[in-house]
Amino acid sequence: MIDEYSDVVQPYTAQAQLLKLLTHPVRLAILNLLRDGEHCVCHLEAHLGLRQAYISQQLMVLREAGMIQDRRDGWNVFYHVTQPGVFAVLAAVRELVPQAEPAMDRPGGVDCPCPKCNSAASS
Amino acid sequence: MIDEYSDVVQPYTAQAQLLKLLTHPVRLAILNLLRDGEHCVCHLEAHLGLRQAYISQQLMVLREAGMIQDRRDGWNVFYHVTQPGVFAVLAAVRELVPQAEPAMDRPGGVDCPCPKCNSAASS
DNA sequence: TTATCATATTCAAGGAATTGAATATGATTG
DNA sequence: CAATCATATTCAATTCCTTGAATATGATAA
Repeated sequence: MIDEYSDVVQPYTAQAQLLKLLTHPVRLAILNLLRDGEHCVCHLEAHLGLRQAYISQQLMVLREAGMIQDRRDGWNVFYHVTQPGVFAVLAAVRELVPQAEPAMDRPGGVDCPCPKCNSAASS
Repeated sequence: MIDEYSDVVQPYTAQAQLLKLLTHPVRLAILNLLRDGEHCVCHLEAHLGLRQAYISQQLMVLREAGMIQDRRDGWNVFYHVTQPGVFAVLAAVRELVPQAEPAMDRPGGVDCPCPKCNSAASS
């Protein structure tokens, strides 16, 4: 991206930066998992079916951009979205893109080891 | 981007593709100029202060993705947005990103040669 | 049919994003 | 403090995006 646009274009660079966070299927899936509140990394790992290190890489992108925050609790690190306005963007995108509803769980069921999933009844 | 994700992530690839159209300041500026209806390329050129060929490149990206359509009228080619749902996305992004209001015109005023600007009174 | 107008395309170089592999960190338990 | 747990980071290779430069196209008017 160019460093200096005209005054008409310049104000959109910040929007473009923000949107770049969302142009990745895994980051979209993560943010949508965080719609119902915070989740630990192992929860995301179990539900997305991806390597832990890879998920951490994507979490790092979102974290360094200030879109999510982490909170440590014992062994686990829980992430939550700090800019809830992003959910409005995601909702508008869902309206726009015809798609099969994303599966909330992996086929065959998810065996999530996280404390949240193993204390009360939850996803 | 990977070709095969898990069933949980896969449905988001289409959304991510759509969003990639929006991760460019010039394309965002173009789409916002098209919020009030169709405009010819020379109009965009005058208002964005960018080379014509460069604007055409960005129009090509949006056109090939089916986000805009062109209509020829004599010398001019007019573009309009074919998926108005994108404006809801743009609105949600505006809510989310603190920014100075984009200038509607370039400083010093715009000298737009397009027929639309030179027939009646308009921007 | 040639000149001119508005717009489109192609190409190539540089830069940025993606992702696998390997490994590091830092809290917790024994 | 050593082992183990969940999570984070670094690095490098590949792929994808951006953008300037040059040029092509296709409609119109003389």
